[in-house]
Amino acid sequence: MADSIGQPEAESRRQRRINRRRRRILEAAAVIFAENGYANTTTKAIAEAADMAEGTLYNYFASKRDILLAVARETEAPMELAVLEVADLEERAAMIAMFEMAFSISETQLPFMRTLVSEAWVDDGILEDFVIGRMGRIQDSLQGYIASRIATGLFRPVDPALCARMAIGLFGALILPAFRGLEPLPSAPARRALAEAAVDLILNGLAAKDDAQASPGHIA
Amino acid sequence: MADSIGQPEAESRRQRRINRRRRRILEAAAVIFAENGYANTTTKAIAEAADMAEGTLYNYFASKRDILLAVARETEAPMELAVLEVADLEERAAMIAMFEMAFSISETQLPFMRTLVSEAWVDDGILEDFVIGRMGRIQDSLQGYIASRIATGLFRPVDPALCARMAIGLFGALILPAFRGLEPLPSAPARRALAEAAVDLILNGLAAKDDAQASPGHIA
Amino acid sequence: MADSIGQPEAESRRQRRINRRRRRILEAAAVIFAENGYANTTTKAIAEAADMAEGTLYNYFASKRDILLAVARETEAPMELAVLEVADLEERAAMIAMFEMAFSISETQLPFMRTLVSEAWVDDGILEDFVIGRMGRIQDSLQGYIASRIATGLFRPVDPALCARMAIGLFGALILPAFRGLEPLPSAPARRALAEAAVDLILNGLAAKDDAQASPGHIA
Amino acid sequence: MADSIGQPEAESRRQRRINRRRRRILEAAAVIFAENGYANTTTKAIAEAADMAEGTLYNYFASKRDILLAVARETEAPMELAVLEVADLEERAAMIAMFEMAFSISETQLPFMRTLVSEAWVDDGILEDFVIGRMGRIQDSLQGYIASRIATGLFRPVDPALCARMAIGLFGALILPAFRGLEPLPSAPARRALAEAAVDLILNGLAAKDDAQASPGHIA
DNA sequence: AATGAATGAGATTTCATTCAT
DNA sequence: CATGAATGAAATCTCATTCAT
Repeated sequence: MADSIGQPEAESRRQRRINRRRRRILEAAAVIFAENGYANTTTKAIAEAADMAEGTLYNYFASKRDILLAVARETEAPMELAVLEVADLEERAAMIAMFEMAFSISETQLPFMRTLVSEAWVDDGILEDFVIGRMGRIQDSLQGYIASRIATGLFRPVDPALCARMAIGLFGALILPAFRGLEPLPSAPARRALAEAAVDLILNGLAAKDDAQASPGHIA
Repeated sequence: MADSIGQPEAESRRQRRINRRRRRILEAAAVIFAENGYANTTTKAIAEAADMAEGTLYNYFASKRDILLAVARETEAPMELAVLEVADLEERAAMIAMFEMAFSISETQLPFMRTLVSEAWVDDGILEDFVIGRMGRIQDSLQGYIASRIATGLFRPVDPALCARMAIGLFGALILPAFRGLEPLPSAPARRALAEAAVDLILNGLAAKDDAQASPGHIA
Repeated sequence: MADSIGQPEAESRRQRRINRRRRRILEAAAVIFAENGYANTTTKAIAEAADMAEGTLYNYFASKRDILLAVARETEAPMELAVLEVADLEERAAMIAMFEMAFSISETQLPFMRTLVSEAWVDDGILEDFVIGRMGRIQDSLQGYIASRIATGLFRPVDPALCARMAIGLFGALILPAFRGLEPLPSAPARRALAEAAVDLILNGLAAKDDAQASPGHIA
Repeated sequence: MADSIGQPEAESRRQRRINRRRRRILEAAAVIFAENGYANTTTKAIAEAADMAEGTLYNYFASKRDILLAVARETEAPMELAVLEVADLEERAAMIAMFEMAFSISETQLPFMRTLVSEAWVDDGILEDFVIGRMGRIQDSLQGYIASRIATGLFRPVDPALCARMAIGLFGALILPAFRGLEPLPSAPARRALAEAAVDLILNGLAAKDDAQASPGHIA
């Protein structure tokens, strides 16, 4: 009672303590959620991993689901960053840089992302609140980028929306196994090489130039 | 048992009844598993969906997990078909046909596939027993296909393994939203168009021919 | 309908069939009850051991408990025999013969007896209906025998009731391990030897004659 | 855990609380197990008898069977005591004292012992882990005692193993009815009288000295 | 009569959440 | 605030009994 009043820096020290504790819980929870899935994770396991008592969790979060939502929210900032980046794509080099960044984000956020993917697959609330919007914006960015290149004749007249989606899938195939924990995340140089290979395939395709096969129209 | 032979059609009628009932359970379960995930599905819900008492489930399956495994096994035959198809890819047309078939399979097997994807993300046993082997074979097929084209000069000298994986991701991006239940599965004509767009992008890339950007080496 | 009327020997043939079937069930049930206990035995297991369908049991017995009661009743006749025998004890030889007979009964009735002991320990109804009365009569017999010998000076002036009980316990120790399935039942000659050793101990005690220790009074 | 030391008495207070609660469960369970048998006892009944919620049981024991094992283990210490006592038998008086002690132990441990007997009859694991070893040691003790007396001519040349077993049975007949709940346990003076009667019978037998009947050889 | 699948009541066990200390 | 035992609702699974064939 007495000591929590009127000392602003004490207040903020307290706040910092609270924040530190919340993070400890979130990071512990993300790892276990990622590994076993939300439904198979007990609050006991989270508390143990965060090295505190079960009851203490409830001083920081209202419920187990609330922890999941907070874990999901943690992926917001970095993914927004990625979206912004994508918005500025100007050159091949920038495109590569963007892919590289996506890898970097994944690295620091691995358990959070993995949890998000896992739960979004099963939980409509999570999907809508944390995935659809962002993916939509990323896709829009890419789509705008492709459309503008088509307009200037740099790209062939493909369906920009469809190709944006496929580009995302193509890239996704490179990190998903690492997300799932089947492979380690690639090292920094490997990441760059992967980014370049992906961009190369998207831009140039498999076919040898002089052998380009007839490509008819395409649709939305 | 042994001495009741002599009414072969009676025996098989009984067997048919049993099989019908097993299927009813599997189909009911696949739908709910797909929607809510295995862990969030209760045996009560399965029994209700299959319109029988909870205990009856256990006359056909040893445990809830056994139902999941049976659901996963249901995807075996159609996926093996797809693998065989892939092995025979000879032409651009065949590649398109393969993509189309993948769509068709998905259609009839939707809840089964969706369940499989969902659980493989969280359950190592499921992943290993029902996904890794098959995906590996599909990737190997594609990889061999790409490698042989490179050898004959039809394809550029890319990394075949990497490109096979990316091609799968590119295709995956087209059905995953339908798997997740976000979109309806595309109609037959739309499927063909999607398949063609995908093959076009993989073969020719985005870049206009005369503007092909420099492509450096690639990695494993 | 038509064939079950008016043919007495057909009627009894039917009755014999029924009895044969009841016995098959009882014998199967006694074995499993003896091994696992009544509560751990499922009707499915009984049906399998009796080589018939589960539902068929209920054409012969009203319930699982009814089967147990019938198993218990099966031990009635042989135990009554034993009681009668005991009533006639006249000589040392007769006492030995009685012990031998108890062994013989146990042999043919092993699973029935074992079930009875097992359930009487836990089920008051069984204890009262099938054990107390008989044991009481056996003890009374023995007690009367002892009392009469005391009267004629052949036995020392011990407490007849107490000694009867102890004599039963002494004998019980010899068969209980076989009942429990720890040892095989002794062969015919071994049985006779056991019976003689038991009677010898009861009659003469352990002490060497000239060293008989002081024996004070005894109580009811 | 490790760093919370410093309040030793607080730690042990907590520990004492836990132990008290475990005991409350064990005592409640032993009574019901003894009365109805393990298989007929529900966790609900145990929880009610221990006056706590069903789930609380599982904070102290891993499973219902674990409770049974703990109940069985409770009989270990007092029975070991009895075994030690037996090892020291020197005189007739000591033998009587031993019998008396066996009664005393039975009194404090009644439901535990009764449970043990009940389950050992049906459950091989319990029989082996908690009964066979101890009974074996008790029998060995007695047997050694008898053999040594035979060697010094105090006892007649009987079969020591067989007589040890019979002596146990003779004694068992005196407490079994109380174990089963048919009789109250005898009062202290009655116990002594019973012990003396038992020892008297074992040592001297029924027969009047001058009438000792012919006793032939005996076997293993 | 014989069959064996269907039933549903009930048993054991788990776990998110609460609350006294 | 931290703790962790208590709670009880709910989940999975078993099994005696019934009943349509």
